[in-house]
Amino acid sequence: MLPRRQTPASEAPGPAQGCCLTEPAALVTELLAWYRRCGRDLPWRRTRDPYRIWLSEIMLQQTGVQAVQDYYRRFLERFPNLAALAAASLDEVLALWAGLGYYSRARNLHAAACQLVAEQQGCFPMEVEQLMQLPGIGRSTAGAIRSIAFDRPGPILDGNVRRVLCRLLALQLPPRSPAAERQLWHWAERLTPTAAAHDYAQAIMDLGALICRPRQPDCDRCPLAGHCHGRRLGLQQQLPLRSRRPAVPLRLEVALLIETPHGIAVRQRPLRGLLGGLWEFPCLQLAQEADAAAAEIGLLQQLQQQLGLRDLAQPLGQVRHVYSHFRLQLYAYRILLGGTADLPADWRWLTPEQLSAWPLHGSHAKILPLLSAAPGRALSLAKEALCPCPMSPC
DNA sequence: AAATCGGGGCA
DNA sequence: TGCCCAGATTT
Repeated sequence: MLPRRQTPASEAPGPAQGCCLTEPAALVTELLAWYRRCGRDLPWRRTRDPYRIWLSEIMLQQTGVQAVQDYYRRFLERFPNLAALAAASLDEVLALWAGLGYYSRARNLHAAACQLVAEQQGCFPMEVEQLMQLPGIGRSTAGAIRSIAFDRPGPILDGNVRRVLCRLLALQLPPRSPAAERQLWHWAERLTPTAAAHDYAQAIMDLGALICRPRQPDCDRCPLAGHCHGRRLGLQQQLPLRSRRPAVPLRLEVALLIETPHGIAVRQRPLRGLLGGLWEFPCLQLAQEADAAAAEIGLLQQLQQQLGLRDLAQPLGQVRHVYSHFRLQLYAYRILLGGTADLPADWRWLTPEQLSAWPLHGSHAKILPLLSAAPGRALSLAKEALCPCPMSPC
């Protein structure tokens, strides 16, 4: 066993690596005092139920507090506890997640619930390492659950903490670089107190959300202003360092609304990958950037040929949608059929009314208003012509 | 280490 | 428009 070496002077943090926090205990005390005066009252703070804490943490991954609240309420209404979630079908879970984004979260949530019921008698583990064994729970979320649900110290490094620490330390490194990551986790652990872990976790995140905001940090009201090297150096507006993101490519797609007396055809996407498990109209996309006008007709013809539909398709309009790593331009068409078409058996035929409550993904949901605005059959679909059991083929 | 994975809010 | 959000997983 080698003797534990001390950090040589050459590895001591230089200016780019950030400054040290010399009084972490005092810093935490002042932060906690501020939190008890100014902390937010949020739905998931009115419980210590690990199930509810867990659900909130997963929903809040890369998703704002505002967007989460309604989903959180609806989800708990339907699945009030772990057993209810584990007993549900993935389809039902996805339906409650539709519109929230990052659908692997819903799949992992359901899988983790089943795993806990099957292997842990439905009890959440308290240790970070065991929490991280569950799908969808990484290092930061594990720390958050341990802190908030169990009031035991669990370090967190989410977007809020990352920003707060970059400024406190005056860390002049790309915040996602390995060097920065090491520093940030080091201080995240160092600052997490043994006592008051629950309050500290909420406090550091509230500080990031209310005071140490992405833009216009409110240093005048910051309880940690006296500890902040970023502010001392006048760098609080510049930190954390921003990295230029490459321009996202444009993707072209054509969707076809096939209308029969039974309704409009939709299909489910594969469970893995983009928008996994959500539903959509039959569509075809160009893999790469291309000339929009020329590609539109080509894609439509290709799609109709694949489906064996030779009737004339009418344009419904176009939709734009932005994803994290590409933009989508979507051309919507409709085809009116008198009878049924010979299409895959796992497709379903839904009325416009049913579609509005169906887990369509975002870009295709944007087509529905175009349909309402267009003249023709869809909205005047005769009720008596409808299949009494639209979920199954008639 | 880099790419993948959504959608909404904001200046 | 570009950036941000209570990040994790896959390659």
